[in-house]
Amino acid sequence: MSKIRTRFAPSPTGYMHVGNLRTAIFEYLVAKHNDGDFILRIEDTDQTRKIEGAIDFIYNTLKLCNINIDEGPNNSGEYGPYIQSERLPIYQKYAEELVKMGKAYYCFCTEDRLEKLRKEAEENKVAFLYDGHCKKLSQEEIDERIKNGEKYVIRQLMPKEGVSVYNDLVYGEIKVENKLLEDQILLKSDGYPTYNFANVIDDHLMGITHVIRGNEYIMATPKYNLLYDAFGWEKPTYIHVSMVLGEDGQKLSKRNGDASFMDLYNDGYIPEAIVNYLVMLGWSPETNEEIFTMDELIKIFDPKRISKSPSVFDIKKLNWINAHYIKKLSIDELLKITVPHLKNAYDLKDKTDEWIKELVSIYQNHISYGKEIVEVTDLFFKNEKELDQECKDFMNQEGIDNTIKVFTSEIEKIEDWTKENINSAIMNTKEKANAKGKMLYMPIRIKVSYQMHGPELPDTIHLLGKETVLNRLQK
RNA sequence: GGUCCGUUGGUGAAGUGGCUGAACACACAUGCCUUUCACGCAUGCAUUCACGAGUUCGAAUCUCGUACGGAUCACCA
Repeated sequence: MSKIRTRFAPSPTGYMHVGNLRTAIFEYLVAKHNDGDFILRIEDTDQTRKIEGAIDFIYNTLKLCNINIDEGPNNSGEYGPYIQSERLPIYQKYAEELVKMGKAYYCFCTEDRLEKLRKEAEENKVAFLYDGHCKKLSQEEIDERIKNGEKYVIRQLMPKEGVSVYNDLVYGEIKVENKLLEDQILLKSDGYPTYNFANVIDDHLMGITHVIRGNEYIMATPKYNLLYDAFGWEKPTYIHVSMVLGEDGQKLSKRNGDASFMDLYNDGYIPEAIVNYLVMLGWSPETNEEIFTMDELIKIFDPKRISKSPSVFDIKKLNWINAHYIKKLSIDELLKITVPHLKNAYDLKDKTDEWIKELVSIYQNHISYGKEIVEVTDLFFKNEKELDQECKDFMNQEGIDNTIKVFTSEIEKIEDWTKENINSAIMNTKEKANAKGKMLYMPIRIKVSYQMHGPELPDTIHLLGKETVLNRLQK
């Protein structure tokens, strides 16, 4: 059996939303599970959409995600080039060959004529299909018109009868009537191939065994199979995957939120966590576990368990998984995803590196993504904050004032500002104010941090500094 | 409009005819801290698998129909 090969074939838009990334992950996993190769191919046949630097962007993104590209534009293998715009002669050659075999034909129809047909179709409420107008042109006429410099495209000749059937690994048997298949354009008038054509040629030439892609291609696949058949090539295994939807149940787009990997990454989400979450979206393992490393995923991934129905991207679940990964971060890694956000939000000039380090580390178990450090630490940077109702109610209880008073004097007594001494101050307050448990800690916590929840009290107080703490206690 | 695909709780989902009087996780709700700490623990949350009919001793699981949602019908990919 030949080696399993899968490919990720994005167009170079300089943007990768999570749906695309998930497809890439699935492709990678299928390849690596079978000890195969993962190929990156750039589909840039639409010259109007090219973006500078997009290839490096894709490499960077995949690298961050721990996805190794075995062959691609920046690390060529024996199947190159890996950029479609550099493969033009190949497509032309195969297109011509198809014409010679009688499976494709030249078409000189103008945009105007096509436009007119399209309008007619719309008026009659029927699907537009090219009418095969140029199908019966004589060789002489074709030569003549080409010689005259007329623009032309090459169209695939579709059978008008019968049914095409193929088997998809996740959707099962898909049947499409041949008469619904359009004589689609293979080669555009600018000499570039269409996606529909380049895709098939490249997948075959690059030895791709498993084609994994969004299910918007389910209906077009019979056309591709016809092409494989025409050339006598072996068809790949098809794995169509459903869409990833936004919270509103609509297709993910730049518009609806943080749909892009880079947005997430820049907000302090960890690539491993993103990958982990994305794999669990529309796929599930046989067990109940849900935290996996890439290596574990490679071991257990089975594309047959990909779900057919679309799934909603749920940032809350991502938060939970990401928090899990954050807890395991080293302090340096943690600083990397949090400090930039702190610097951005607050003035850190008079804070030492040591202080920042301590701040970030006591919040390690309290944040679910890097940027969240900002909102959660605002008590260290703002000296006023409105208490919520729960806090206010709590502070109205009897005996609270006395506890605060006692604690204040205990704090004043501290000469050496250490966590141990702060803790002793709390303990002394416990005895002297005869307050314990919640009645002991909560008043202090609320007074000092304006909220009922947070990291260990001595840690918080230590970081705040004696002066600030006293200020807040006496307010 | 034609065709194709989908439909299990707010979300991700398990489930392929009886062991499901529907797992697990997120979210949510409630309760639990006498060194606090909601990073924890406990409990609750679908009388039921879009709906209707059929097959069967028995259906979320098979069949048909309806509804809803999505995809597709470009010299875009």
